[in-house]
Amino acid sequence: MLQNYIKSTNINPHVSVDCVIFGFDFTGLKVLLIERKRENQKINIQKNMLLPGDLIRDDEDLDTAAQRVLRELTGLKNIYLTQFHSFGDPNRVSSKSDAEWLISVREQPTARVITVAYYALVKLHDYKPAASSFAKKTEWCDISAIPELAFDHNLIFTKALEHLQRTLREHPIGFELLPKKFTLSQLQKLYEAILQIPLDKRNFLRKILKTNILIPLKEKQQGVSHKRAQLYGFDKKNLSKVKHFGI
Amino acid sequence: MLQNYIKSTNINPHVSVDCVIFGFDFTGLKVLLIERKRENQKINIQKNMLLPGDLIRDDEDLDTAAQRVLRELTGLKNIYLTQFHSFGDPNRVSSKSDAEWLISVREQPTARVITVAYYALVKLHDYKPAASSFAKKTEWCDISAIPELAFDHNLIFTKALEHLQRTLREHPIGFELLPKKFTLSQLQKLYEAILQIPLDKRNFLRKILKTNILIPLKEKQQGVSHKRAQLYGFDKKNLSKVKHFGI
DNA sequence: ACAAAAGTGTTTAATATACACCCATGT
DNA sequence: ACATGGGTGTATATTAAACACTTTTGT
Repeated sequence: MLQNYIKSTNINPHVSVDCVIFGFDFTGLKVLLIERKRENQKINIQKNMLLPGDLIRDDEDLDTAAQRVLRELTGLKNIYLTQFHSFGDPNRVSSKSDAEWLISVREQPTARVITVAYYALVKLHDYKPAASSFAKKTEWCDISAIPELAFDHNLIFTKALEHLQRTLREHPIGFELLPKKFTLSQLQKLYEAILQIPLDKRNFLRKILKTNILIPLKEKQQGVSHKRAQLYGFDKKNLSKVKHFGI
Repeated sequence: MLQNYIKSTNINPHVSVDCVIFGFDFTGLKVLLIERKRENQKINIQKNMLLPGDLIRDDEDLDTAAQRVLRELTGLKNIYLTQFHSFGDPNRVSSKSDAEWLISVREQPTARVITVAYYALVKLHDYKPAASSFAKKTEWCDISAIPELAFDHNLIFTKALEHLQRTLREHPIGFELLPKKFTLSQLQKLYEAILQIPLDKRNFLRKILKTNILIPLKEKQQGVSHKRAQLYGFDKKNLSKVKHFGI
C-alpha cells in the first residue's frame, strides 16, 4: 500500500520534511509523536517513536510538503508552520533499527536524505487523530518526557523548542495553541510551559493587555469550583501592530 | 545512469549550499557576489551575478559544505557561519539564462536542487580574493546596490539580511566584521549600516561598554586629520556572558 | 582659523520588578 | 467553613531616550 503510494506519485528520495507539532492541553506543552509502522515485525523495538515527516514530492515546495504532512496527520488546515532548520549529517541514519525500517518502507532505503524541519502550533482541542499512512499510532507526548527517538529526531525536537521559545519571547503567537476563548491564567500557563519559567500574574496581565491583542468577551468560565474567570479572545487585527513583546 | 554518476563523483546533485558573505569596509555593509563562468559565450548576459554556492558532496555535512565554499572563495577559515533557511521552490530555476548556464556547468542540469542557505561574517581587510573554481570574478557589492541576481538569489540575500539584523539586535556579533583594533565610531557605523537606522553616539557607547566585551587598548588611531580615537579590541571571554543586548 | 570627528553627563520618560490581600464559587 | 484559583495597585529600580559643547588634529 505504501509502495503503491510512492510509485503513483513523483517522490524526491533525497529530501524530506519533518514536523515538530506542538500542542497545549492546559497542563503542559506537548509534541505529536508517531509510532512507525513496521511491516517486518522482527525490527528492533528500540527508538520506535519519531517525529512525523515524509519525503517531498518532486513538484512540491518545501512549505507545501510540510503542510501536506500536517494535514494528513491531523486533518487540520491553516496552521501556524515555520521552517526552522535543515539537517544533513551524512550519518543521520546511524542505528541498525533505523536502517532496517527504511528498507521496509522506502524504495531507495540507503539514499542519503537531507531533512528540512518545521514546527507547527496546533489547537489541541480541535485535533482528531486522522487515519494516516504515516503512523501506526500517534501520541501527544509532554516535552518533559520525550523518549529516545529514531534518527536525529531528538536533536530536531530540541532545536524546535529553542526556536519556539525565542519566537514566543518576541511575538505573541500563543493564541495559535489556545481555543478561541480562554482565560488569562490559561494563557499564562502556556507561556510558563513553553518558556519554562514562572511568571508574575499581575505583571503578565499588564504586559499582555498593553499589546491590545486580547478582547474581553461577555462571557465567563463555567463549571469551575472557584471564582469564574473572564474569557478572552484574540484580536487578529492588532497582531501585526505588535512590534516588541519582550518577556 | 544516476547510479554511475553518484559513484564516480561523490557529488550529491540534489542539494546545494549558498553563502551570503557579508563584509564591512567602514563605509557600508557589503556582500560578496560572483560572476558566473560562462563556457558558452552565447549565454545571455542578464543576471550574471550570483551568490557563491555549490552542490554538496555525498559524504559531507551541510555546515562542512558551506565552510568549503567559503574557504575556496575567500581563503579564510574560522569564520562566523550560520545556516538560516532552505529554499526549495520547484521553480527556483525559472529563467532561460539560468537553465542554460546549468547545462554548461552541471552533469545533471535539470535535476531539482534544494539549497540550504548560510550567511557568513568576514573581516573584509583580511580577505584576499582566492583563485576559485566557482567564480570568473568576485565583487563586494554594497547592500543598497545589489543587482538582479540569478536564480532566487535576491530572495536568499533579503532573508539573510533580515536574519543578520535580528541577530545583531540581540547578540554582539559585530566584531566578526571588524579588524582586531577598531574605534567606537567604526563599531557604531557598522551597527548603523546593518540595522539601517541612526544611533546616538553617547547612548550607544554606554550600552556597548556595559556588556564588558570591549577592551580599551593602549593605542590610538593614527593618520587622521582630526582628534585620534581610542582603539578597542573585543574580549571574547566575556562574549558568552552577554545575554540580552537590545538595540 | 577652520573643518572634522572625538569625547563626555544629565535630565526625563518608559519599562520592569517585586509584592499581598480580598473575592466568588463548589464541595 | 474551607479550598481553589480570580482579580486587583503601588512603590522602587532599571533601562532607554533626548540632547550640546569642548577637545584634538591636519590642512
